Amino acid sequence: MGVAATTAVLGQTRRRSRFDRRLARILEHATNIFCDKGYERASMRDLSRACAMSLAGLYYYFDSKERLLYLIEKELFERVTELLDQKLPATTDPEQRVRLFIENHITFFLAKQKAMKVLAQEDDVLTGNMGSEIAAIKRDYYRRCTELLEELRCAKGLHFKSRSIAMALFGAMNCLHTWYNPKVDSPPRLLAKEISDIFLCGVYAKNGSASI
Amino acid sequence: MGVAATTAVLGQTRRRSRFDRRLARILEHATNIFCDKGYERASMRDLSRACAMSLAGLYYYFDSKERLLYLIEKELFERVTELLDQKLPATTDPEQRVRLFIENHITFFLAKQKAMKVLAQEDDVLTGNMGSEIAAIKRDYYRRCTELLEELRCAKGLHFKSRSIAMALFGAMNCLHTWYNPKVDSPPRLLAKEISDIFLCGVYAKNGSASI
Amino acid sequence: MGVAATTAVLGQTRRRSRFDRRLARILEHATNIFCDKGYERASMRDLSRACAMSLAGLYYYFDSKERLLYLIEKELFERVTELLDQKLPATTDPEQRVRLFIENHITFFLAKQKAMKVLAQEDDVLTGNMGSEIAAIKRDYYRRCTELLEELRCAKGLHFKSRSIAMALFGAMNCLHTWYNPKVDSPPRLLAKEISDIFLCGVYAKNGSASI
Amino acid sequence: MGVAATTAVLGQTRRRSRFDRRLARILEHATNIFCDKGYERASMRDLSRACAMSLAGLYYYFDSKERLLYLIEKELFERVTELLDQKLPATTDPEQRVRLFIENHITFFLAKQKAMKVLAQEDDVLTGNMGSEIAAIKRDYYRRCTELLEELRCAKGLHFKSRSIAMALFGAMNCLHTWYNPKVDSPPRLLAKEISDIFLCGVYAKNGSASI
DNA sequence: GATGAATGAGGTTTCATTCAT
DNA sequence: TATGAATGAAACCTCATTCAT
Repeated sequence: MGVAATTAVLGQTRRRSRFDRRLARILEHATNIFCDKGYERASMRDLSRACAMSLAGLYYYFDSKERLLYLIEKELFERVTELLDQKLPATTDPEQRVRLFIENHITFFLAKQKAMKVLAQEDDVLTGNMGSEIAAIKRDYYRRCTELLEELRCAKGLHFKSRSIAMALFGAMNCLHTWYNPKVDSPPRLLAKEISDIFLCGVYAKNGSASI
Repeated sequence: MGVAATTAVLGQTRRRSRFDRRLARILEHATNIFCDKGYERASMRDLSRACAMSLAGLYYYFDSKERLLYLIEKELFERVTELLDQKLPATTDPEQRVRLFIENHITFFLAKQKAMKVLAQEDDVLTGNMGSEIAAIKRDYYRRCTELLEELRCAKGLHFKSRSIAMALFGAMNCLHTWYNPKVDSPPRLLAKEISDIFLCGVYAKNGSASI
Repeated sequence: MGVAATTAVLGQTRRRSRFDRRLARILEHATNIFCDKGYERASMRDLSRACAMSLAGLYYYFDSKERLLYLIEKELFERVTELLDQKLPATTDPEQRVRLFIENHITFFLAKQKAMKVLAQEDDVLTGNMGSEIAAIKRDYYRRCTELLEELRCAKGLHFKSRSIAMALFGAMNCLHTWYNPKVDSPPRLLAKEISDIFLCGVYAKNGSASI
Repeated sequence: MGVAATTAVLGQTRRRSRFDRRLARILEHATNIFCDKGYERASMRDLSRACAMSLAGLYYYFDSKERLLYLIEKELFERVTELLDQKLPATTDPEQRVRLFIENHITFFLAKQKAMKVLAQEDDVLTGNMGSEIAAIKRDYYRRCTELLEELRCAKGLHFKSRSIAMALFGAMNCLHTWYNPKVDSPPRLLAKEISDIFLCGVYAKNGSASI
């Protein structure tokens, strides 16, 4: 953490929240810059300009460039998971639950298209503890999708490899950022439905014959 | 281009081919390194070590790191297109042609998983002429897929947005490199069939209702 | 000097002494840190952490890192000189006076082994006025030792160069901090006697022949 | 090691020795600068100026500033040990061997007064492998002195703690750099004799009574 | 064809210090 | 008295690239 963490004794909400608000603003700028130029090509000076702050001033809020990426990625997964946890209990129908996962993922990441790109493109850059922590979070998130598919498969007695379907599905969803254009493409919720339809119909239709 | 361009012009076949063989070897090493560390994090010294060659020596074969990436990407698309052009005339059935495209893409890139990753991850780094040239090549390649889908749609009177399907399909295919493991997953040709099935069945099954 | 100098002038004893007590505590922490990490490698943040105080807060008590070192060194010499002045009048025997000097030096600095190390290792860092003031103080202190040796030489009609002996003696004494270990080595007073014996016996024994 | 180490395949004496000569020159400049300003205060830019070379150019010859210090310290000990090994076999008389050690140490380090100061002042800065390697070398060198004193003690049946004498002796010798002035003080060989006399006479004279 | 040696530009990070509050 | 927040300067180091040989 940045310098401030060391002196952050008090629970003075005002102060603490000012720090958090500032940090959040920095993370937003960082997300934009990492998205536009890529993590490595983005320099801390770029960020300092975007934040209208001195280079040294930035480091009051975090330790290192690497941790910026870590914070961005971690928060993203925390938020999308949180939303998922709110929505998922609403239904017990396996198909609806899969559709819910897809919709949650697509609407969340399309709302944060830039962050999505950062996440997709800067996959291996985090190393050490931060790297393995993010990797674990990602794995968990993917596993949840696989499990929902597995539920569906069991419930309907279908034949397919949940892992493969999940991977193809994530491939399709996570690459949206490379081509999605709100002006010509369907709005997020509809797009989510369309993709769900393709995958679910595909899965149902070929049932009994080959298995993926 | 490097110094050698002069000799290349002379048409001295012997020289030219030795040059080409050496360059090809360098491009292979570069592909591995770019894949493992990412384009920006990979240094020319890493490459010189891998090639057991001096830094200055490398520059005889190309004139900038950026061009290395350009050459890698360009050759990849040239090869995959070449193969496609050989196979596609074999059939006129629209569905078979789509399946052929998918199989060609997946088997080619799974055989060159590292190159695939480079292509997927270093999307925006090329700038200027090289950047736009590669972008044009990519666009053409994508358009071919879209056109094949369009052929199918017309032939069968289906309702779907070819562009969206193509994009989802490319997403699914291009992310294979992040999870594909030859030891646990289906071999390339079978995997291609499975993915084709999902998408085509999906498209057929939902026809008439919603369209993607 | 820090802001507090203004209040100090007012002669407000209460304030002044609280200020002094706080400053003394800071100097102790600074001594430890300078000893452990070296003056340059020790950061003001290290000190702020040790003092459980904010960085800005520290600067109320002094106006620069350099002055911290100055204050440490100055106080050290003031104290050791003060003690010497108390003890020295007790005897007029030249040999006893030399022994007294040695004992005073060794017991004082072994009691403050960390300060001793700071003094020995950060010799040239002070510049400007503070630098020359400390240099003068050191020179005076060294001169006193030389003068005591000179007294001895004259009184006993010996032949040796007091300056050289003094320097060798200080070398031996000031490097104690690098190896002295209270658990295995003689206690300070005995160690002082042993070193005195070596130097004095050495000086007596070789008298008449060569001179140092 | 510097960049060059990686490509240094060949035993081409001409090339290799040019590299070595350049590196040696850099180490000399570094020694002067580290001596004058201290290791931490000396910047690589200072060194680049002294060497009339670009900053990046310097790094062709070594890895890091830390390794510069390591190389300086290591070479110093290697040289002084080498010289000692040449001289020591010349005599078997224990006293002469101790005198030889002292003379070798003093003449060597007084000839390289600046290096001596670097060695004395930058004691703890090396960390990790380099740090422990140098520490081991130093310990060995000190142990040799202690062993020579021990030989003397046994041969003459004297009573003193070799370790303490060695430490006081090194203290006296290693601080020479702080005051030795070739214009007013005895030349190195004579100074060595004088210091030897003091310590040996001191040791002989007080034998039977107290022991150090 | 190939290399040893060199460089300018730029990277991230740390530092002592300040100032409004 | 004390602090949170900020800063300019400078640190070490790496990079892609070049050029005489």
